[in-house]
Amino acid sequence: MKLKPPSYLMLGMLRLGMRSGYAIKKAADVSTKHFWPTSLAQVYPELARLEGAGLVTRRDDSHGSRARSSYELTAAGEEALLAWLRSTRDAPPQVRDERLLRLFFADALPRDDQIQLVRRLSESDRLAASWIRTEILPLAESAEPAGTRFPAAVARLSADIYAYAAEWLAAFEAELAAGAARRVTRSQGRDSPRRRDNRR
Amino acid sequence: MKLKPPSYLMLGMLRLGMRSGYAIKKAADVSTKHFWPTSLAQVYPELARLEGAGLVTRRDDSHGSRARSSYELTAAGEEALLAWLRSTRDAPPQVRDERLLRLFFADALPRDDQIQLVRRLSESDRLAASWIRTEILPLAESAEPAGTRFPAAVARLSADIYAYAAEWLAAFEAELAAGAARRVTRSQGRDSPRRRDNRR
DNA sequence: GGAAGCATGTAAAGTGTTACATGATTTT
DNA sequence: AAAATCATGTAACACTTTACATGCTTCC
Repeated sequence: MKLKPPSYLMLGMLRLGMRSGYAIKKAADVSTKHFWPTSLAQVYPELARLEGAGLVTRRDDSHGSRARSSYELTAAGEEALLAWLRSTRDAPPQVRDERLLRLFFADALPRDDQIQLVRRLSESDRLAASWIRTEILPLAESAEPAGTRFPAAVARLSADIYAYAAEWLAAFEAELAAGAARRVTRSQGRDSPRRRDNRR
Repeated sequence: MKLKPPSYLMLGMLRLGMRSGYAIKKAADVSTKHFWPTSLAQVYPELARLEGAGLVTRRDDSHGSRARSSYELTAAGEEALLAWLRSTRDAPPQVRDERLLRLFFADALPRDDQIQLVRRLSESDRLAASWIRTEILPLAESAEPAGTRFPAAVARLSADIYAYAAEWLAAFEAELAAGAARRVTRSQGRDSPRRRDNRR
């Protein structure tokens, strides 16, 4: 059986103390969502697969007529997780960002719209940064088990990257605005030869 | 007909002067790949769809027995592109990064392996940054048509973000190493209460 | 009593990639 | 002459998401 990143997400979450598929999904939504989104329709079949492979064990934990399965890592499961954590080959990160695509083609827009677009991107990144800092970091920092530091580190890294991008874009916006202003004040002057517009 | 981001990728690339499906794919591989990967199996059907919707026109441009279709934006196509560029609602960026997932669960590793993992991530980000700077930025800067600045700006932003992440991770690595060193020098000291085993 | 959350699962639809198939042209 | 690149397209496969279906428990 071939284990893929979603499999390791399950194993890792179980190791962090999540016991039901539902709990895994809930935890993933407030922790790994930004770099590895997951849906419930993936969680349940994957847990079943892992049970079949002997990497997790299932125990019935129903309360009355309310069904619940409680999962636990087996020794083989923990080993598989550790082996993956130590492995050096990983698929290159996949990003699909419609906003960057828009920015890429922004030359088609008039200057004013370009500036607004860049401002929107900057603001959305700033928002993402503060959202991670206020909504996700605190949860990661107070997470069980105590002594777990990497979930918080990843949250901090993500937030800092978003904040950095927001600043970068704000500077770029200022540059665009300055160029537009210069353009207005100088518009009657001579055109400097082969001046590159895209100087940072 | 509903237009999705891949549709706008086609429209935008056509506007930048690409004429064949093959050319679009080639251009995308050295420019938009990092934030919007595309495969040929998407390009051809999508161009056909756009032609059906009247947003592009196809002209036969075969050389001898070698088939080639040449596409061009229609007025409606250009309008659709501009409308999308101005639109303010976009899907949140999707990231799937196995390396971050690994980092997230790194508490399960002994300290030395944690440090190595973080170092690998830092190096891979530094590599990504320099790859974009040397392989992609120059192409974007010299790209037709002259006056096009945003492709280069996006490349710079991406490279700078990777470089920032690389530095962040290098600092984190140093912190982990310092913690490990402190631990060694202090290892005979008192044991703090409730210390978890996975601190290592 | 109603709303929100807990909990599990399946089916269908959508989206995207890899591999296949084909053949011409250009470069080495 | 062989290899690489140009060029187009399809079919099969893989992966995910959305929507559906169901019903309990806890909080307001």
